[in-house]
Amino acid sequence: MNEDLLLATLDEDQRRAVTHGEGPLLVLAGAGSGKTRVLTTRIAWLLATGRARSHEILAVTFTNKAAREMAERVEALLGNALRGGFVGTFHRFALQLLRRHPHEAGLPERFAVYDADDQKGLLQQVLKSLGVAEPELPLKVVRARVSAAKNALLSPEKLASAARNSRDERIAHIYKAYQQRLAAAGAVDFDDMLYLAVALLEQQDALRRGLAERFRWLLVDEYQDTNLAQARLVRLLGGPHPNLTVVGDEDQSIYRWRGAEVENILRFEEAYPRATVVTLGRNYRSAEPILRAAAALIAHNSRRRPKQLSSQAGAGVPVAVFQAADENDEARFVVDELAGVFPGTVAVLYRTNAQSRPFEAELVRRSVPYVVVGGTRFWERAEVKDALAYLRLVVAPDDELAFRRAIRVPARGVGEVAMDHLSRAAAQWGVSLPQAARRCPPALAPRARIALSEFFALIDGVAAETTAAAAVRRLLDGSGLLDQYSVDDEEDRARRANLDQLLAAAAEAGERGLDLAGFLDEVALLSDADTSAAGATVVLSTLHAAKGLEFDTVFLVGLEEGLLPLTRSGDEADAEEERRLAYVGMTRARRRLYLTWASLRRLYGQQAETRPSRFLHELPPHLLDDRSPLQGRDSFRTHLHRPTSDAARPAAAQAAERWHRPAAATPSQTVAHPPGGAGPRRSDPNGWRPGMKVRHPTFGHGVVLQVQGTAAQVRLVVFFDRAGRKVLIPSLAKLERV
DNA sequence: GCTTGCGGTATTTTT
DNA sequence: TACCGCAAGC
Repeated sequence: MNEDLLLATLDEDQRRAVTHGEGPLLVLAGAGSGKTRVLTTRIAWLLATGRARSHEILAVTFTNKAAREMAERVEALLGNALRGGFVGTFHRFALQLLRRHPHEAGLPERFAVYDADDQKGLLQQVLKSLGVAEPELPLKVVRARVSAAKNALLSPEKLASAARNSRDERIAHIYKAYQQRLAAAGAVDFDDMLYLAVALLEQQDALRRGLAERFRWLLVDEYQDTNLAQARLVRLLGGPHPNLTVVGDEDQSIYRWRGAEVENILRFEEAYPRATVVTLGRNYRSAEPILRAAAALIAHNSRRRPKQLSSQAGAGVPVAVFQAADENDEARFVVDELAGVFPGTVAVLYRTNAQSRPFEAELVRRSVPYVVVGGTRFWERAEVKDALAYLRLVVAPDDELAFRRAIRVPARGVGEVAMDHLSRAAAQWGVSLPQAARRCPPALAPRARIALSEFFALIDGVAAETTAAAAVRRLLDGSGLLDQYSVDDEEDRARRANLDQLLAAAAEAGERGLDLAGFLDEVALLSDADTSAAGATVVLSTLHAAKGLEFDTVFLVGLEEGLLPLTRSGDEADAEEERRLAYVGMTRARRRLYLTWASLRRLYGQQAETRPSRFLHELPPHLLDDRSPLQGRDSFRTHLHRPTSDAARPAAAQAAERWHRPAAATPSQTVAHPPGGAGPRRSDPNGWRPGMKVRHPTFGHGVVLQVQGTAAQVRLVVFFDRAGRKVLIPSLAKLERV
């Protein structure tokens, strides 16, 4: 595509960002301002104008989904794929780097990757072996602290020297022991990937320079969510004056609790003094009242750059506010309203997962199909993880955790006693636990010895297979993993089906040229990135999971003090993050936005009276349409607003609080539909279309919600009456049309 | 090694 | 209220 054509449909700000030349560039991209468009067009523009060659492009995102979308859109613009460049997540980049240079990074050739569960499991063992009694140092706290340390690039030693009290010292001590255990198992956890990649580049200057010369153009998406390690990685790759484009919006930073540093984007110009800054000021998503209300809300935050977004999406209707009696009443109202709003995409967004229940109950009662985003993910299901443990042991022969898990299921008579023998033997011989098990120490009971030799015969058999799919099939046939589950029980059938899905996924990975090790790496990094069902039907989602999505109609529910904003001990920074969360929720809406709260809410079994969220009070009333039945008497405006600390709040916020009552009567409630139907309703050359009814041998009857990918790689998101949402590959799953 | 019952706990979770 | 993790008992 030529240059003019590329730029033709961009607005002025977008064009400035896209056509920036060399040197650092910060693109402040407000909600709905065409962020991804700018990023992808910029890559295409750099290539089309000959400024960059494709192998010089390094584009990083946070999710696989975002990476895939970026790659696809660049490909669409260019007419061919980006060859030799890198488009992927931070973690994928880091892992790739470590895989290419394991020894320089101090890792064994075939190191394993531990996910969050493994990390917890190993830490648990460390706590036990150090004799740490739970109450003072619960696993969760330790895990969070260790993770935070790595994200902040602190080694165990550095953490120890920064310790302020004995508790900190003990955490540093546990951290150190944990790292030793990881090393012994030949494994890295998620946080290590970034940490070790940074360490690698800091120590190997020749390698760093080589990468810097190769990847001359760096682009980073969602920069507001980067942590210290990620920012450092970017810095190492680019140096002080890089051709670096970062795109982000501090108002949408919602991962502080995971180490994200808003300061990275707020102080970008300090880190890169000659940076150019472009602000994308036009919002193409939300109708005017929605955008104005959201802007008024976020103006109450102080740690941000003041900005103005103008709506390009039309006038629309006011934001509806509804006070429900309790959470069931809230659900009833929402489902009533959304029934009248079809067609068009609808989302119900809430702060905590627990809030989905009443909505699910009501949707089921009224037979409205819906999808819950999140829930137990495919790759986190016990049966899938059991099978993966075997496969991991095939690829990484020292992986202790994988061995412990695999040997346990199905039960084969190797229990606690045998494991104690094995641990001792491993220590004595100076080998890993699985290696010790392979040698079958003579102290073991005969039953355990037989079990172990059969177990390793299976592992070796699986290892001898040449493709990932063959390996998985061999495993399923030889391990008895399938036989644990009955054919009558509904749950068990779902488990069997999930193992079939694993086989399908391995086959599909094989088609893309991945071997077993490659498949496992992908799985480790993937964790369900494919299954967002945006654009399908009614979506129930947490605010976090809704980021980056958009819907014609959004119900933001549970706007109560303590719930949104959610408070625990809550410092001011937390309060600002809660406000950003509400902001993200509101700006997901295209045409209609509803804000609801319940004056009584059952929480932890106790029904308690609530107060409306301060966020409701922060919205200009003339943009709102109060639909509450008790209007005027008990509506949120009559509730005494008790601001936490007015003096500490920015002037803009206080100004915005001086609201005046709306003069006009309530506008009519006509619902606007986007022209030509809504959403990414893709069909597929093989004839799969959303809405199609299908039957699956295990899951029964269902409806196709979404068609992803094309031709041979089609995946269908199907909602089954009994089994809920599943992602299937139709060429492998035995799907029938009905 | 598997089941049962008790008590403690209760966000958000891109990889 | 509901679930999870753990310990005791089969």
